[in-house]
Amino acid sequence: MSKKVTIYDIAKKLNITAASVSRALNNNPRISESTRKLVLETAAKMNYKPNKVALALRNGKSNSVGVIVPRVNRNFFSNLIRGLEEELYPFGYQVIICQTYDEGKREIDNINALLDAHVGGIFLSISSNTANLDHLKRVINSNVPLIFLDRKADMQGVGSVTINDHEAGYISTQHLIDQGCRRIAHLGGDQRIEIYKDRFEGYKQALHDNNIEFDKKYFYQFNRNNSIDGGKEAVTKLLKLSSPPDAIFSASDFVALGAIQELQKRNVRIPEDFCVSGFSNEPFTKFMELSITSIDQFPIEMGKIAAKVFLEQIKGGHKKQNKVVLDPKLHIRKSTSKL
Amino acid sequence: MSKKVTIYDIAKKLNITAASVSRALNNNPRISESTRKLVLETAAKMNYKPNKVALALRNGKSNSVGVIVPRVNRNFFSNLIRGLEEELYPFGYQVIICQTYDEGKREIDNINALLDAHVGGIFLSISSNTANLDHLKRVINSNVPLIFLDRKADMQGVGSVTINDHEAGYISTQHLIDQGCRRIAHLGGDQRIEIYKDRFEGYKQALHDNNIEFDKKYFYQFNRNNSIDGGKEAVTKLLKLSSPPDAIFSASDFVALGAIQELQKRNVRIPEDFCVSGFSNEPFTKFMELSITSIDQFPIEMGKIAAKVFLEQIKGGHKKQNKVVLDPKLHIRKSTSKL
DNA sequence: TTGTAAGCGTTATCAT
DNA sequence: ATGATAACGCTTACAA
Repeated sequence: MSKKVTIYDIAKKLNITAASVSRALNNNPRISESTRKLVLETAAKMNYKPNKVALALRNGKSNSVGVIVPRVNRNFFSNLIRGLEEELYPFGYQVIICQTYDEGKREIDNINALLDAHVGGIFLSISSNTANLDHLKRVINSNVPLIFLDRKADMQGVGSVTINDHEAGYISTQHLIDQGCRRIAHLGGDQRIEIYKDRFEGYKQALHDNNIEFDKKYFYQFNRNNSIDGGKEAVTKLLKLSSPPDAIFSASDFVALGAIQELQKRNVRIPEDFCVSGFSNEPFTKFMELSITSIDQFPIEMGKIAAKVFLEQIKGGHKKQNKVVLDPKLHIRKSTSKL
Repeated sequence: MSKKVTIYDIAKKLNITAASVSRALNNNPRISESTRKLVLETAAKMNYKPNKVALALRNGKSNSVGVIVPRVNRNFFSNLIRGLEEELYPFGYQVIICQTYDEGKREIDNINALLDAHVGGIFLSISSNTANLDHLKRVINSNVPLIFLDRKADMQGVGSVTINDHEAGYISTQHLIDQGCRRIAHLGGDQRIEIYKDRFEGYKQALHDNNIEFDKKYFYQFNRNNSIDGGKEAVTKLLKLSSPPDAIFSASDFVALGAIQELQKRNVRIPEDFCVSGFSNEPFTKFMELSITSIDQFPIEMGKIAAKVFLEQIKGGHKKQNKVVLDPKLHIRKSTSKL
């Protein structure tokens, strides 16, 4: 049942005070080299571990950070987290992972919980599709560094690491055009979320640059909760059009998958008669018999950079670049390889 | 910058002491109904939030629990976590997720970090393939409830929620036999981990019960880090045998996937000439063109039950059943549907 | 019923 | 260079 050993225990054994022990342990210069050595040795010998909770109370900040994502069972997010952890781990940070399941209420709850826990920083991939950002202002007001991951909101002085979603939408669409597709549909997410809006804009820009008129009948908005079914539904609707599309640029791999399944069910040949590209480079896009063209967002890299932005920020003096935008990469696979 | 409001602020405003406020807030009977009401009202009005760090320091326990899994980007584990969260959320528990990436050292680090953070409980899907369980004993000695999730070790008085892996191995193998397969190979995990040993045993038992002799040439051990490649390698080796197998029971979906890819590359027809079954019911097993037969472990259910075991345990008086074993279910899909 | 005060483990600010 | 003490926010004997 080994009682926890505190600095008092060390102090008692050495006939000094806890203050001295604390100083010795914290590289405080106001201590003699000899006692420091002595303290360090006995601390190790007694297997002393600082009580982080006490530390957090004292300092008003803990050595943990929170990361809030819609869900962890997406390759993108789990790798984001992995990048974060790898970078933060050496600094002794504990990463608390929270999931919102894309519910705004959960996001608020999670923010509150993290603030309650006095985390040292919060990484957020925003879910709130409402305009209300009060909970985020609360983070700022609490003086807790906030960093947006991938999905961001428009807020002053908040760091962010994102990819250029406009560019991603653009190159995906351009690729489809290069394959000879002309009637390209877009399956997009909630347009109140910036990334989805940007992907849509990039798509439209590419159409425009190729003198293809955007037809709003070719836009379908899915919701994240039933992605695969969303894709199926989209295809079902799109094929009913008098002039159905010959390609789909989906802002989600899962939606793209659903679309492909529905197309195959209807014996539409992919990619010969219909091309489909996805988004996020989920592992299955590569596994599939019919591998799916998709956008790589370099999630591990993103996580690592976000961690660095955070570390920079708490080091203070951070008038440095704290809005990082990465370039997306299109992995071209069978689902769009017509030529 | 809204200063945090404490019980002292409330006390001052009401001209009472912090102790009274505390009592009012905690349903302590030693307080008059009138003051309680007053305190509750002003607390709400002042937007008082208890400082959980202070609470944790005081009580030596926090309202957070930790869950340690090999990695979150596996359907099984992320759903396990989801089940945990759903059940624990209403009780105000914060779930701290840690990943070991199947490294024993990480597991120890994570345990230490969680103990440092004074979590109220730890859910562990064990990674340590060493016999050394000192870090787990430390958990017990710290009086922190420990509950094994899926992968357990043999420890006294530790709760666990698992599936019957022996049974899972058995029914998977029996199914292959029922399909007419006779030379069934098994791709298994680290045999020092109980679940993998059990699956292997179940497999052997099924063979035995069908009068098929186990041939150890048909056993291949993969390591978790390069699962898909492991499957490919296994097939490459197995097909070189003088009498190659006609089926594979894999203890991992990813390994099964690799195996299938390699088989297809070699133009082996599945399921006609070769059946493959996997384990864990990863989403892609269903998505695939050639859907993969797999074992469902009901991870959400498992997480929920684990949460309940935990809640029961901290409620005390827990001489209740704290080792729960769930029954696995085999989803039969194309990869084994010969008949 | 309410107030007083000690204590959880640590560090910062005084003194000495 | 070291010691004493207050403080972080909260709970709980013990007193009143």
